[in-house]
Amino acid sequence: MTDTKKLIEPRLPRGFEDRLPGEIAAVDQMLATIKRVFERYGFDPLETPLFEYTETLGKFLPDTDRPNEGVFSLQDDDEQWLSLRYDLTAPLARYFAQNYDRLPKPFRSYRQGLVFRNEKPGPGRFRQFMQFDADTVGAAGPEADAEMCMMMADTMDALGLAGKYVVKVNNRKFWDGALDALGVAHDRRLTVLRAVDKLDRVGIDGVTELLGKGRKDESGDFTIGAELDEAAIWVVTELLRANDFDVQMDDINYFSLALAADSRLSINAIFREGVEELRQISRLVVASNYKNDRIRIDYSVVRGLEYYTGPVFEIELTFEVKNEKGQPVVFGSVGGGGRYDGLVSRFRNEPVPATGFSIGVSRLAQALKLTGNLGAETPVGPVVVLVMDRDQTARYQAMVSELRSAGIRTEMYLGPSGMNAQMKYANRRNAPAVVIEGSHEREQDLVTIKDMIAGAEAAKAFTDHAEMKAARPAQFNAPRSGLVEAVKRVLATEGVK
RNA sequence: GCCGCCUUAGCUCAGUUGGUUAGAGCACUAGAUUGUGGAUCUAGGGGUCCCCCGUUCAAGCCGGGGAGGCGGUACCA
Repeated sequence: MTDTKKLIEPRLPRGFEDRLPGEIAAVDQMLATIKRVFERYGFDPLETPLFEYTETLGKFLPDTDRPNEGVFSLQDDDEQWLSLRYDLTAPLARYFAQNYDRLPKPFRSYRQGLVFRNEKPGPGRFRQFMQFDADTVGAAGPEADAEMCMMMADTMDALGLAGKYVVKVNNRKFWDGALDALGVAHDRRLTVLRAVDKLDRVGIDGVTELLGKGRKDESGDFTIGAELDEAAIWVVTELLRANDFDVQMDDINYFSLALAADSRLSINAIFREGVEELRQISRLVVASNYKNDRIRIDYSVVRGLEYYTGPVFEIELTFEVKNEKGQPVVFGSVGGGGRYDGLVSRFRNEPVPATGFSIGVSRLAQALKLTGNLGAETPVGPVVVLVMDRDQTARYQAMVSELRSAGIRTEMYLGPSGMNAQMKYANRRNAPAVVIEGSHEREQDLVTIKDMIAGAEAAKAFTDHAEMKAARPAQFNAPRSGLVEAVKRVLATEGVK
């Protein structure tokens, strides 16, 4: 064996991450909380596969100006194209259409799972991540939309985020109607909506630039503007300035707002419809005692561009988080949704109204970890039975079996290492206790149990390593027959379940 | 897509004017210690100096090209 083997570098594709025990435990807990809230609202679980036919995922994606990007696709052996799902809504639309005849309508379902996007990852953005969605299909009224908003708010409260988030609500008809009334050409409207969406990032002045000639940011990248005329820019920015967060939502007089901005808006049917829907959602939400510190109207919310047809929602965290370097980070949206009346109509000839929202589980978990709302510490490991004498492994294995039968996570040390290494192993495993039976104990039919948590605590009192070793803190002898009971006692003292 | 920064051991980094077999600290594996976690000492494992081409007697170092990583921006279902 003189030739050197070509080694493969162990690495992950960018935008993908391993999930460690601490993360898994924390996210599982989050998921259970979200499920509880959704089920309380009457939603049922549904699971669809990771792959769908590419045509099923549909024309809402990829973006019209960048086709075939953003999705992981492969060809089946019958040459049909399959894609990994990039959200949980398109698969639901497929499922609903496929099982239309036997589903109750309206159909309420929630889904949780991984979705994939083939695009450049960034901080807090991955190519594989988890979403948690709820949707009501087949209900057209604003009641369904209002319910979504309230459920989002309740979910955030249940996750321990009361007072740290806000659900923002807008309506696509609001801007569609306003731009219609102002005579903005259809090919400019996307640009206008994108500009409006950037309000919290670039401010009202930045939006003004984007509505006009365009804007150059600090990185030197130039964003082409919408080239609106002065009057139209004034109306759009005036509407954005009219975001009034201090009054109860149903107190806002939308029509006087429209008249003040531009009288053309108040006679536009779509604009009026959008405003009326917002007002109805407001009334429903306020009647259920959700105040505007939890749910509020915000005209800068736009969401996806080719997807939503009515109300749109967004959950935003309102506190500042710090990254690993201690710098403040804007976390922004951790979820959102809206009404998408057109999605199911790809599969059926009749219109099917639908509304729903999606929580970015991975993103939300990351935000919670940074604020300490979510435990990031390594979970407690198993009890470790040390192998003091290699020819006695049958005895050690018997102890392990006894402890396991009593429901205690236990393992026997595997390998030829000395006791020192075994203790290091137990330490790294976060073991709450170790069981020691050497010849001394065996002669007297005893075992030694060491409480690793108390032991670590006690060791801090020593400055001298040799002294600490001699003291052997936090350990005691128990009769071999009382092994299980003794270990249970240690676990109970340390609060280990 | 566009802009910027970066790339030498698992991690953080040294590496002289271009000069033999590329180093340190930490981390890792073990021993010293019938049999005790963090200390100390000792030993050991670990490298395509991101890749390719060029200049040169000689390249980790100089020149050109490329790849990858990070950050911003654009897009975001």
